[in-house]
Amino acid sequence: MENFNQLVAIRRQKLQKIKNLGINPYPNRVKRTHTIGNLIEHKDKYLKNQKKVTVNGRLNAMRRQGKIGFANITDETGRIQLYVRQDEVGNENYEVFKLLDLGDFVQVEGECFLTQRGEYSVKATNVLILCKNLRPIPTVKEKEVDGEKKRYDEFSDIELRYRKRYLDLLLNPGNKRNFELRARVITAIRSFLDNRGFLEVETPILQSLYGGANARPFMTHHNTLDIDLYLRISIELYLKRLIVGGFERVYELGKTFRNEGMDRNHNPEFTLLELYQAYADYYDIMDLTEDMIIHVVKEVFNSDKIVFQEKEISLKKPWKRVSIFELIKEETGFDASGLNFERIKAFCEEKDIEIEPTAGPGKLIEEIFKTFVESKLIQPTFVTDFPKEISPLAKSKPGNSELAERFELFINGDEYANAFTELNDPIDQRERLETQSRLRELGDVEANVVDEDFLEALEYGMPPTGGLGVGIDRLIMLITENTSIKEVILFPQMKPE
RNA sequence: GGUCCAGUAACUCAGAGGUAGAGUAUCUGCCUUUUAAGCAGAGAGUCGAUGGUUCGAUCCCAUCCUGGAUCACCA
Repeated sequence: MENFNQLVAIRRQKLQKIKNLGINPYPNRVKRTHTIGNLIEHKDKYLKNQKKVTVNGRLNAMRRQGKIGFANITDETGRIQLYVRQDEVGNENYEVFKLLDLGDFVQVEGECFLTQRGEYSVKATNVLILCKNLRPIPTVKEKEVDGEKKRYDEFSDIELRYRKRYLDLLLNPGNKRNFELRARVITAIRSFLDNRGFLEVETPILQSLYGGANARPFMTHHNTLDIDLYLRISIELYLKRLIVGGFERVYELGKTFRNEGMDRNHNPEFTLLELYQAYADYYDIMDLTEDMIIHVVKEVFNSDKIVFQEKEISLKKPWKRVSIFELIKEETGFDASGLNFERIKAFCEEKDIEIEPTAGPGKLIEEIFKTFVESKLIQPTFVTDFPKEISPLAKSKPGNSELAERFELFINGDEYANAFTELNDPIDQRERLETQSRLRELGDVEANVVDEDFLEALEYGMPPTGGLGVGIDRLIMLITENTSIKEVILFPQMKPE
């Protein structure tokens, strides 16, 4: 640290020297006639017309040789070399140039030309400091070998990259791509839904009761009302209230919070898309989900497939639709469709699947599915016929009241969406939530709570409705070929240092 | 939470039971077409933390901290 402090102290001294020259190292106003990208794009024009240009950027390389110096500056659009001569900028300005450090922001006026080595550069007539950097930025150097960029001393410590994301973005500009793609995915989702007549809404994140998923919440406290509040674990119950209120197509894209374990698929706050469509069922939602993801990938990559670590995933319709029981049977030979608790339990014991005391047959079926089937589902697959027991907000299936009209979408072995034909029978819904409540009393900390206000809304009548939830971070991981959620969240949760 | 791996200079890394090294960055000097500029010199580290073993620990052992991988748990 001592050394680091010395490096900082040297920069502070330079800052003082700049001030002593009567120069403001943090000026308010900036002149910029061209972006660097523009200079590069119209290279021939600027070489020919020898017009004066003014560019801004951050210094990220410096090669001084006595009375001349070369530097590279970068703005968001590109990088260009500066050529600074003492006899061109004058002695005073050259003194300022000598006080610059890597990481400083500068404004440079000059004209474009080619150096003897053929490098397109700006020959400076004036160099102005826009912001003095006080902390040395880790050095990353690049060399082009056969058109390929070779990097030296890359800023690659994963922990540092997440904790100091600004340095990661600065030093590994390639990592900006994940976040640019993220923005484009979200834009594409919005335009898709907007075009289909969905209304984007915002519902409370602070809730006095949480629900819509099985998860443990974060708690907080409101001082004026002197009540505990929860951060939402899903958006479901409020969007359904809006369907009761007469909106027929609504969606919300927003942060949701679950107080659970963290790993490469889980961050405590994550982005969820939920949508509800009146007069639709889960078959309609399957169609919609297919169309939406196809639209997104088409918008972002102009492609109808995704390549994830050499696995090619085709998005061509129709996607496979298959019952969870069929998949289990295919993988294990075990037929669980009778929902016979004793038989299923025996199978789980045989396969060493842990059985929680509150688990019923449905829960065990889900466990069997996760253990034997999930990772095999590479191509997009709608898994249907989830047991009603583990689907307390979904309508049951005509002809088999123990199953729910619910699907989960699996791609590349991970779950991307969860959807139901929504339960709109208020009496049935009350019974389901009360069952959940009993499970909670038996020790299932993630069981749903009874939300009287939601039940009351249902009693006023919710039309038949199809609903969908999509984990957006995971969708972006899939599209950007990342295996850690931390790579697609700008500031992932970390333990305090 | 279990298991495994990692933590050494600002960055990327080497090292070894005897008190710490390289490249880059930084500083000084030389240098008016360089581009991982060059040449010469210099400074810079509580070797993640705390205990233990030892004449001596950064190295061996234990515990802890942080991160990663994986398993478990989890919508």
